[in-house]
Amino acid sequence: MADSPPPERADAARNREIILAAALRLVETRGVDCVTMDTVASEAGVGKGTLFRRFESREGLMAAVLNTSETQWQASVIGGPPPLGPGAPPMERLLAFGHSRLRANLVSASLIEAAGRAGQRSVAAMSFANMHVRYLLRELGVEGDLPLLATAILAPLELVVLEQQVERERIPVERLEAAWDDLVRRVVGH
Amino acid sequence: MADSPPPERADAARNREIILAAALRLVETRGVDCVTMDTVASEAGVGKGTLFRRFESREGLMAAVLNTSETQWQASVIGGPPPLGPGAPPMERLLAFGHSRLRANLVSASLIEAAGRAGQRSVAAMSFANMHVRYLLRELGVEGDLPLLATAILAPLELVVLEQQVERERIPVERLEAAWDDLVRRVVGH
DNA sequence: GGATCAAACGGACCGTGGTCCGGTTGTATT
DNA sequence: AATACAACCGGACCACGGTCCGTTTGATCC
Repeated sequence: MADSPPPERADAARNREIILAAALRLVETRGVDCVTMDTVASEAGVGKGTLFRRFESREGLMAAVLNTSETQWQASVIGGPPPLGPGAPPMERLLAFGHSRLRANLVSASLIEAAGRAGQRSVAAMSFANMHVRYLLRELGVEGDLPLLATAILAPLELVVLEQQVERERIPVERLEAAWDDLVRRVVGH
Repeated sequence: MADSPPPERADAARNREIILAAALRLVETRGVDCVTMDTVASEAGVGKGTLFRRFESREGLMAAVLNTSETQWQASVIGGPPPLGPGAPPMERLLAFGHSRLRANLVSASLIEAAGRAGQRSVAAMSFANMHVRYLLRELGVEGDLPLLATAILAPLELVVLEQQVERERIPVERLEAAWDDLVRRVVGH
């Protein structure tokens, strides 16, 4: 491993928090796509350059905002009450997981969209889900290319796919859930 | 049905062709994300406003460019040689379809990305694929919510998913194909 | 062939994401 | 505590997507 990166300076860390808080506040009140970088900068009382140094891009900032709720969700998967959390049989957990992920994606749709590539790829947000599904599949005795099988199961829950179905084709969420359950049962093999 | 929309004026139609040709030329030579709207406008010898009136947005223009190759692909699915085209048994056709779609998505990745929402949703590009898969599934005697099952099968071929796997995780295309075949067999039930 | 009117045209203009660089502030060293 | 250096700060600046509106052009009807 290379030497660890130099620690963040105190003022820098403080500004990160300030900016993040300001961004979150603005997103909640005005809605994601009314939040410009200039707005965030002035709301946080810093220069625009600071925003971009800390968060790389608008997408990066949005990803950081998204990350807070995402972390919360992950916590409830790892340690929350069953059937989402541990304690329930694997199949029940898997189904609960899918439903929860589906709802979560729809709820923070606009934020995910604004986060773009930075949202899904980095921070291993998708990687966590994949790992969890892989674990449950193994638990269920499924054989094969587990990483890719997990990806295949997760793919229909991706926002791009969901939006097409919910917004364009007006399919109710319950039907999406039912169809996903069906998919999972077929893949697992009952 | 409402009265049909007024026909396009001659100069408008001519300009659409000119613009589309210019855009295609520029995309091929310089690469998608070096193509600005101003560039296309001056290359086509028209004003910027004309571009936006014809194609709504940059995404719309890119979608139109993409549409040409997409149409070609659809033709080879409907009427090309087997196993992609008609003549082969349904399962073979389905697998060939998946592989072909996967490759096609990767080939025009940047264009699809540039087309954004306009690319996948409109023009029923995705709708065509869904319809075709639905047809093949029915042919294979699969029962259940066919439209959603088709979507679920198609989802892992979506560009967002593929890019994560190919670029981020360095998974070779052959393995993706094999995994997709596996998925399909599980869903169909051999 | 004019007259008429809707539709298409084009380029000046604006907002926003993103960069850059001179000045400032925090941190390590003696 | 003073010095030195790196990291941080901020706002002027740029490029690009998108809009607007006065002008031109092509279809239609007499």
